[in-house]
Amino acid sequence: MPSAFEPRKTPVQARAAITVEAISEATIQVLLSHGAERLTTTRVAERAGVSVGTLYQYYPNKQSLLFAVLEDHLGKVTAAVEAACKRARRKRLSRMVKEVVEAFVDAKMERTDISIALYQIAAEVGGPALVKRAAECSLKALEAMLGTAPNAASPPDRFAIQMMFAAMAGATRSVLEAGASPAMVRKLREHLVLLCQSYLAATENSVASRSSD
Amino acid sequence: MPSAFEPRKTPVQARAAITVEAISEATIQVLLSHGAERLTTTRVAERAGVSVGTLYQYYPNKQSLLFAVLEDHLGKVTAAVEAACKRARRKRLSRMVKEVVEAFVDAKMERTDISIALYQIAAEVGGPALVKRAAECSLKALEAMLGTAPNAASPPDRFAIQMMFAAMAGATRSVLEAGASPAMVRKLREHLVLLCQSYLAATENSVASRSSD
Amino acid sequence: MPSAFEPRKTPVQARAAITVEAISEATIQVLLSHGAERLTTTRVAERAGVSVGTLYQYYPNKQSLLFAVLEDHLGKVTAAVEAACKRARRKRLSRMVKEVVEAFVDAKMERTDISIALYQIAAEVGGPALVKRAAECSLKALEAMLGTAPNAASPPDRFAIQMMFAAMAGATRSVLEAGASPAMVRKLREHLVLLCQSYLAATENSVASRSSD
Amino acid sequence: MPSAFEPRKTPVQARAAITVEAISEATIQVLLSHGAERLTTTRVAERAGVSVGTLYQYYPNKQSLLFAVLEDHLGKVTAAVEAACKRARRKRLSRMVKEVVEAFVDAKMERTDISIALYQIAAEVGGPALVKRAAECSLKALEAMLGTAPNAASPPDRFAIQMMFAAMAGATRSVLEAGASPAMVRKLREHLVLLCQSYLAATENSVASRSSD
DNA sequence: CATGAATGAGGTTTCATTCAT
DNA sequence: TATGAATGAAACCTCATTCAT
Repeated sequence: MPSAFEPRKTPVQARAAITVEAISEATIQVLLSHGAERLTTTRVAERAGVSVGTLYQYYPNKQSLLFAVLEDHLGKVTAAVEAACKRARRKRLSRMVKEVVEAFVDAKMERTDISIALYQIAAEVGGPALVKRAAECSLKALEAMLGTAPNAASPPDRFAIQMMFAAMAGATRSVLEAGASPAMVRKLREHLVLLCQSYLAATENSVASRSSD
Repeated sequence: MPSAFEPRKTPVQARAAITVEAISEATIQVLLSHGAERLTTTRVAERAGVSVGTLYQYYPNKQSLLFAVLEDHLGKVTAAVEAACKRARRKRLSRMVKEVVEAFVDAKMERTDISIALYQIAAEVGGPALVKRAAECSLKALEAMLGTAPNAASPPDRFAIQMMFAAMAGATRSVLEAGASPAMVRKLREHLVLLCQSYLAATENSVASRSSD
Repeated sequence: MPSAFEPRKTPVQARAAITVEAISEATIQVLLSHGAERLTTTRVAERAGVSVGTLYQYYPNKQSLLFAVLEDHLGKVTAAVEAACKRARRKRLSRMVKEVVEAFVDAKMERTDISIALYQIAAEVGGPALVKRAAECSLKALEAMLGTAPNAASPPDRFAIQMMFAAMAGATRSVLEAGASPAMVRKLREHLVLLCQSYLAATENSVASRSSD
Repeated sequence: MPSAFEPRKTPVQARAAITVEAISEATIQVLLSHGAERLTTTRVAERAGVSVGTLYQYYPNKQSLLFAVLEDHLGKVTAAVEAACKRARRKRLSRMVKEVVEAFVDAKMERTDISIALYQIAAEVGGPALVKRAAECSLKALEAMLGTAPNAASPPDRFAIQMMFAAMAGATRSVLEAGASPAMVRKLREHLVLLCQSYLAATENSVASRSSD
């Protein structure tokens, strides 16, 4: 089922792959330098060193271009989380959390420019849906992993995992938008691990509904 | 200091005030029904029941309209947090956190439609800067409050507070974008309190840099 | 016969006269500071210290305002020329020319800002017609005066007078647009007298159609 | 030096050149039929038989279009004057004047419609500056030429040349705006030659500051 | 009478997309 | 297949003019 938002042709030739990559990269650059509002297909093509016509050979319309870039990034981050989840199965809870959090942060920080640029697309129409779908995958992987924790009285419930993931995303975004200096990224990794660990531990002990005070 | 993004005239007459309010409200509605990409000044004016010209009597351009709405919302949330911080001074740490978190969530949930609509604006050019400025205020209030905690060995450092606030924002956003049913909002309040409490407690005990495992 | 371009009400009261004067003056100022393209009735009213509504009490539309200002200026210059022509009747030709030219230059230079500002209006639709009508009057006065010259073999023909007047206007404009410093104005007066005198003398001797070379 | 008012792209293909020419010509036509006030880019494009978008591919904005047309015309006239000045070097003064004046008038009259249309643009903001720059060139050429006159006691000073040129422009304009019938143009050529010749002769003899009477 | 908020037609400019070369 | 000129709908914004207060 060919959707209106999927790339038009799978680049079988090497040259095509290079072109697509250039366009993709150019999209990020234009997003950063001009903002989503002023991103135009012509500008992207120009920056990529190709003509608009060529751009339209690979993407049927502007939306598909934006979504492709966003999906690519989300896919990479999700894959990193899933891989970490797989690797960390059956380890101790705190270890699990540490490895996944670090995998997430590292994936996000590998190309800070991309991460920052895409916040703009993520907020546009259709963006939240894509993000949600990606999050769903990470969530599923997290849930599966946490179910294998040996020392857990009972695995954290779905809502707690969502909370944790949202906190991870929120904290990472905050650091990203503040500039993401190496020092801050280091602190983020450490603090985020701590935050998630302590939160999961807390939800285990207390049924959250009995929040004293 | 009259900037290019500030409202053009302060409505002195009663009718004008109504008009401005209608435009502001219409902006939210259009944002929700059409998305930021397809929000046009004409559409906003139409929805508000006035002519475009009238809109431009109060806002010098589209950006200023969007920013005004965003700033209004951020201002309200910030004010709620600041008030809660003031009220909770000298209470126990866990109590402080609970009150502030609940104030934040309540402020965000008072008009879920506005909160959701504005995520789109917050991501556009200039939006992050506005959000950052508002966050700075909340952060300062939080810091001041936490410094008055009686049973704290030492108040949490700035970075930890930033982490906590970012987690609050991220978790709230996640729930908002998932629909924000009353049940979910209730769980959010409880879990977020727990998350923040446990995190702050954890940072107090362990110097984060010594995260074992 | 009330035309669409004439002032709406003759200011009988003193206050009204002041208002009209203020609007008239403001028009010049806006013309100079913003240009004809960006002259708006609101801006003129603002500058004049009255409301747009008031402006429309005295002028039925923007055109009438512009034309009134232009006509006022043209009228003054024309009157100055006519008066000079009357005064110089029966004097020697060179004397006639000198007095008229100086009267013209002086009238134009009395308010250089007005003269400069109005070149913009004079070029707009309808402007040339007004200018032409005013020129016609000056031309008639010049012709009448020159007919009384005692020592002239035969009075200069109509075309020569037109040429002379056009040269006067052109030279004056050139100096005006170059800044019209007092020194330049002085030189203009002298040279323009010379130019007109020598031209008329030349047309008298040679029938222009026999221009040798 | 790429300014905001320079053409966007130089047409390399033959068709593009035709398009640019059509737009340029349409500008004149609209200027004549509607006036500068009511000249709109849409109307120009329509008249040129292209879409607005095409117009904006060659001119970044309305001003640049207007200025381009004006500069083109001024350039042609200036070139004609400069060429005449070069040709007339070392001839007798009266001959010089005759040739230059006729070259100027002929250049202006080659396309009377263009000359008339552009008076409107010349008066707008920025127009006078363009005109002045062009005049400067003609003036320089005139000065250089007059310096080579064999029979001149001393070459006319700069101000006199300015006066003469301004008179030429003024007289020509006057005829142009009066309809510029062939008969009138013929008379203009003859009278203007006479006027300039007699003026220059007069400045040579009398130091203007001693204008008796 | 004076005011100035409201109007909305219309102007300028952009930009996604197509298609002849 | 790649190009980039052309398109024209649609966005933003202005401003002459009116009219309720």
